[in-house]
Amino acid sequence: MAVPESVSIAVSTVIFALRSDGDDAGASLRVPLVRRIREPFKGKWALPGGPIGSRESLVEAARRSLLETTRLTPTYLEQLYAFGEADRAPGDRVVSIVYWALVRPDEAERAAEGENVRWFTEEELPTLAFDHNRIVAYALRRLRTKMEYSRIAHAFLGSTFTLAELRQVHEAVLQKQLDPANFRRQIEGSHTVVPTGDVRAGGRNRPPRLYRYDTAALRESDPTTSP
Amino acid sequence: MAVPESVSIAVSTVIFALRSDGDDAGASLRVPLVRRIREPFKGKWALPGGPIGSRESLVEAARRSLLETTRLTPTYLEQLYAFGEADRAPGDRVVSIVYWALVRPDEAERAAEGENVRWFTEEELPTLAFDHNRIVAYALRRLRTKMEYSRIAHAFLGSTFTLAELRQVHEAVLQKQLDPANFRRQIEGSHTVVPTGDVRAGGRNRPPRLYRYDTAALRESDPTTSP
DNA sequence: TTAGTTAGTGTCATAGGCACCATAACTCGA
DNA sequence: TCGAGTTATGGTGCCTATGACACTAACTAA
Repeated sequence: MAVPESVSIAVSTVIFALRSDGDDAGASLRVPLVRRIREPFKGKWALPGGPIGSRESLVEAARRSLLETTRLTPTYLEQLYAFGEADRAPGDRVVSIVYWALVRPDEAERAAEGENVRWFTEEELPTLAFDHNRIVAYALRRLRTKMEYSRIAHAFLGSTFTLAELRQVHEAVLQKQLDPANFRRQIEGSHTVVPTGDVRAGGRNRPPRLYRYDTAALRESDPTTSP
Repeated sequence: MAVPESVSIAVSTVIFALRSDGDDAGASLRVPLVRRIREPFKGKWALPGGPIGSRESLVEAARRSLLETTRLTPTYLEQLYAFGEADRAPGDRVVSIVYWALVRPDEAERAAEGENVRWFTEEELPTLAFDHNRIVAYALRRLRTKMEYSRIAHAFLGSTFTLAELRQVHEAVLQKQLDPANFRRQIEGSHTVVPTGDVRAGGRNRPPRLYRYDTAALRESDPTTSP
């Protein structure tokens, strides 16, 4: 068998955040991309990432490269898939371990729009470098699937939130309206959330109760978090 | 930033097959392991696998290394997870892309038990090389989870099968009894299976109908098989 | 004080899952 | 040839989750 030529390993991350649109109540799902500053695909938009260091684990590499390229420190980070087609990068052979992440809106501010960072909605996405369009599409599928059976929506929010805010997260991600009453029952029935006792005052309507996630109910599918 | 030392990439696979126990109706889930012939962990049991070639994709590497080490060609093969802790292999740095696979019992015969290959049940598993115990445990979780919401059980069977056989696969994997009547309704309702019109004669009871999987209903979560 | 708006509760109809009972179709031994 | 035994397959009813929707509560603003 031929001696394997050097195969390099990189880590990339598909980051999701909700940013309120200019208009009224809607918030939309956005993905930050960075502009490539070298060949191949110089000038194209691409997922943030980079090579892994020799002393760090894959997750650590993902966190570090995110911090370096976008200043973001996600509240949720999970492995998505390893992409390793032989011809996915022109020139050398790269295997990409791709993660996906959720960040809160206030956190997202740290990755300011600029010449080299931009937040795209699903519809706005241009043609990206490498096979990154396919990767983003897959991450979106995973996000939507997981949102339906798992309770990860809180990762888009602060430590306390109203059920209406939580519902709006679901609506923005799943792109459909949800019945407030039924949504409330579902969430309360899942016992993943507990009322803080406080309400959010200052609005112009009946003040909604605030909730906090029950940290004991957090479960990860990441094998590193369970035997 | 430090120049990354060489990080090598390997592919491993957790293979599952059902082998009928010596006694009556029971079949049990088994995983084939190979004995390591070099350091580190020389003499220990480990998952089959090997390094990736420079011209092959990750799946291709998984298939090739399986063929070389166990002679098996699985009917189902899907990526499980990429493991890349810095200290998971003593000495050099290895990132393992792990796959999981299902094989039919007749196929499984090709990986004959011997000095260097052995089929273990979940309970029999010894302490394996590297972090392979953790990997097998995770693959088992994934198999069981996926068996409940997806229709992959047929990958353990031949091209035609009775619903009782299919149910026994589920029972062996999930380790619980299932009601035959309800199981039948579930499967028939899923429209993933069609009767061939034949029955399996020769038994000592009422002859069961034979079914075949509706190939059009096959769906993969592997992103390479869908946009 | 009232209109307007959002928060939160109650009710009902429907669908799907599951436990369990009933019937069908076969083999085999007496 | 006639049950007895066994598996295949079908039927029934309960329970729970879900979704549609009406209703009450609590606030602001004018």
